[in-house]
Amino acid sequence: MNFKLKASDKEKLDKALAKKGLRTTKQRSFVYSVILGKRDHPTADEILLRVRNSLPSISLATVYNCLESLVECALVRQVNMDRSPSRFCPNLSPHAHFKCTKSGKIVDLSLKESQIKLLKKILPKGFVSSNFDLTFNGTLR
Amino acid sequence: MNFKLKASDKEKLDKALAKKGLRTTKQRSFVYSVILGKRDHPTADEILLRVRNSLPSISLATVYNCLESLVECALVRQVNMDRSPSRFCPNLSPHAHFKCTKSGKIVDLSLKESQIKLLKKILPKGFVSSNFDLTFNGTLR
DNA sequence: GTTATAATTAGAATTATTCTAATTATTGAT
DNA sequence: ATCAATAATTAGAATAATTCTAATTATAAC
Repeated sequence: MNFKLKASDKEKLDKALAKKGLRTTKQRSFVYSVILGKRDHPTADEILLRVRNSLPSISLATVYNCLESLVECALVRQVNMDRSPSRFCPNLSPHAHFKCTKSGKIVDLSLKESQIKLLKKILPKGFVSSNFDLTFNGTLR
Repeated sequence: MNFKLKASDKEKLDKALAKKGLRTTKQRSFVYSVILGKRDHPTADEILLRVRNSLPSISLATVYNCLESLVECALVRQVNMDRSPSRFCPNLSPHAHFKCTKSGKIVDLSLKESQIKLLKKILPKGFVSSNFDLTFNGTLR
């Protein structure tokens, strides 16, 4: 069925979906492959356009549904900045984001284990955090 | 004109607005006083309700306009979490946010100068950041 | 193969926010 | 104080991202 997914990615997808009792469908596979295929931070609209190259009849609602499933399965990370449309990225390792206020460009800033420890230290006793979002706004020299 | 603003807050408001060439109006004053008056993180809707106690005829559009001015003057901070409605708070000192996924409660976590320095160290050379947002999601024990 | 369940689809509905155009208020110059 | 110029407020329409609804299609389990 002409997936552009590598065998290892397909397996990862199948496993993660199955774990949540969800099915592997061609829509989910293509959405996932599109997100893996380019190291940027596309919005749902952009993902729709890219998937339509392979699957012209897919609808925006389905893209949103697929993204929800993929995020739920922790295969994809949803990135929200200010009130702009959500963006999606395949980078699952802990990282911060940098948004250039001039170009709009978004860059991943990977975090070392030691830096994550320092972030966790910000939490007072009694605060248990499962995840965090760290976004810098600024400019690139 | 029955402002609930303390003299010092009123002065601060006047100065900050004037600096940007904006006028002090009763709507802006009441919106500011409502935000100062309660240490939480109200949405524009909630602010509308609170201001209407004093100023029954104020419109939602005006609340949005006032908030925009106050944020522009750095009198109020706009807090965006995920894709939920923007919230506004008078805490101008650098701080992170903690959102309890059970209660929805939002707590300010003040940051020490040393912690801010550590955050800035996450930025590679060439990345110049004017501000950052740090939000933890989790639960309160 | 049939039935039950899940996923997709188109389009309507929702929600937060912004925009538009008209009205009202404020300022500055006379 | 009066008047013109500008700014702010207002109601309601418009927008944009996302979610919901109801019908259709696909898949899995027996």
